[in-house]
Amino acid sequence: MNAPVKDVLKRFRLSITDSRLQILSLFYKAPGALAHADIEKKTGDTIDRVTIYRTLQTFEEKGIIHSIPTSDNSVKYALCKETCAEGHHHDNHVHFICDDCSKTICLDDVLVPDVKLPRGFKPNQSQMVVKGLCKDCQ
Amino acid sequence: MNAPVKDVLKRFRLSITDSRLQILSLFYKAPGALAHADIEKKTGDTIDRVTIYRTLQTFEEKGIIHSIPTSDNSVKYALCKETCAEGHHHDNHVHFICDDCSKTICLDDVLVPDVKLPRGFKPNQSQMVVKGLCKDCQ
DNA sequence: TATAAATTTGCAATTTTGTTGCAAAAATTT
DNA sequence: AAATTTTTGCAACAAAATTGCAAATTTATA
Repeated sequence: MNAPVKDVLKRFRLSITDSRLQILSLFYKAPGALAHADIEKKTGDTIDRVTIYRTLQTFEEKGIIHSIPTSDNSVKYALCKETCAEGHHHDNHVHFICDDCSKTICLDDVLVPDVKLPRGFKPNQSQMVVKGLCKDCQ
Repeated sequence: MNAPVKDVLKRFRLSITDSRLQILSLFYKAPGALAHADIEKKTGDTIDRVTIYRTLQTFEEKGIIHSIPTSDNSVKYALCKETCAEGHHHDNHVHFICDDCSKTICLDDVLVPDVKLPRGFKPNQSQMVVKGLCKDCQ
């Protein structure tokens, strides 16, 4: 049942452990992005807090998940697309946060548009967060 | 010298206190956005940590300052424009974070562009953060 | 301007969030 | 199956943020 999840870990050359399988399947099951606290809640006391921190960090470094800037400045993570690779992420899509259910959703097909900056500013990477009502909360 | 600052507090119907005058003038003097830690440093031990938290919260609620989503998820604040009012903010400009000096700057003249969202998503407010090199760090 | 009422502040205690070192346990390699 | 490497959990710690409450300050009122 979590064979695909296992394969993902293999593909990224990570040891297969219970914690990693659990956490990674959470991301595959989740409708939106997950915060450390969400994972802590959902895994109960089967995984240590510290392990969760370290797993998230490992996943992010490997390019399995990416972190999302939220307006309330809590750290959230979501699965990357295939285009992400170890080291540098290509999560150049818009993130949506629902004002009602407060889910954070990756709009993979909506790219962050370019903007014209004032003289002297050299852009490198852009992030965009749109808040509003998601399709379940209209 | 901090008469204008005093006026701002009055305009927003806030009691005039030392802490608020100090913190608000910091924002007027600052080249970019300020984090709680910045304010703590600059005010030395004249203002209690707790008071800083509460002042920032009050200012944000009143629409004097707005919080900025940063990619490293530290909370930063910057002055609002006149269009901001109690309750809802109109900080619809792009924020720039310098990769080198890590200043956070409000690009007041660069508006966050609209994006076309998938069916069912209703946008309400958008935020955009661009990282790169600022004009002082080229 | 003096006093009463309301608000704000600072302190102490507590909670939440995140980090580090290290030995035990588990996974991978041989 | 044993040796090696990696990961985990625990404990201790550090940093960031919140809360209650009495004292101090500010504002309103007389």
